[in-house]
Amino acid sequence: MSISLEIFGDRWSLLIVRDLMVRGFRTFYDFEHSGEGIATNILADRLRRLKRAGIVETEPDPEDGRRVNYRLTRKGIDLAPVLLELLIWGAEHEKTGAPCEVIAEMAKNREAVLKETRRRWEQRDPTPLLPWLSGREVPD
Amino acid sequence: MSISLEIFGDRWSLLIVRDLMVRGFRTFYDFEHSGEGIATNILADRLRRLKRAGIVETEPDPEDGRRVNYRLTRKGIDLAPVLLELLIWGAEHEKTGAPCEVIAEMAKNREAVLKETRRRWEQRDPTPLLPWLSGREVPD
DNA sequence: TTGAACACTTGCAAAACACAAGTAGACTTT
DNA sequence: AAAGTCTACTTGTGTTTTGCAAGTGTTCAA
Repeated sequence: MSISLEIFGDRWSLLIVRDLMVRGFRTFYDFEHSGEGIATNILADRLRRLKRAGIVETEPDPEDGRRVNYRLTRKGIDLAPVLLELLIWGAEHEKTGAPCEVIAEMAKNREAVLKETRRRWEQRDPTPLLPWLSGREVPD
Repeated sequence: MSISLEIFGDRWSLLIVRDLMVRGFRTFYDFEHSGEGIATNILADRLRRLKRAGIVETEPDPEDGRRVNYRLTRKGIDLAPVLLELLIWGAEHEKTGAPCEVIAEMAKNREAVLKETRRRWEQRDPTPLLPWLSGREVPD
């Protein structure tokens, strides 16, 4: 577990994983303009580290040679349960900006949420997860 | 979730929570001499932050006035599912030093493990969790 | 009452981070 | 085909955070 924290022990890495997982982010541009405010040098560094850790992989966009597509690996998508529990915890104990009933719903259907998350990953379905649940904004 | 990461977005905070939760740590001294190598100024700072975040609370030791006992709050113990999932993920995807079969056992009995963890917290039972499962060392 | 245990704090160097700007290659427009 | 734009970065530069060593103050134990 301390090994895990050597990878995630910073403010951005897990957030990047979450954005790839549930918000449908794919490119450097997506992250840079998401409003989360990560500096581009840090972003580049974190993506590099996540790649080296085998959590993220890259492929050039077949339709636009300027773009690089980032994607979670199997190891990366396997973090879904961790993220989900953290989301549930945050909704319960912090003011999250996310509608609590939606999260409560997720907490009741953990397996269904995880299954859908994996399905999206397998099928490269980039649509954000939360609208599927609620038609609402992603939690902050 | 990004709010959660403002608390846990560093190398030590979650580790401290874990040590309180499953290793039976209670004092500053425990952390300082655990071999994890956290600097004392950082340790003091993290404990302070976790306290301010309502995850940890302190009480003077009734038997030894030098000691301060740190203890998880309800909010803190509610992080157990997050820690458990992270532990399972690490065992599956990283070389953890923890015996994998034990973790696999935990993965199969998540609810039982969480229940026992909560029980220990409620009853202030400081014995480490893993020996209960396996008679072995805590994962690194 | 001397020494050790415990929970810190302080000072300083090194590393990580944030911000602004710049670069390079790939598309798009004229 | 030249000029501008988009995307993915890198490169300074200053600030903040961290790590290390040492020190402080209180409490206990002999």
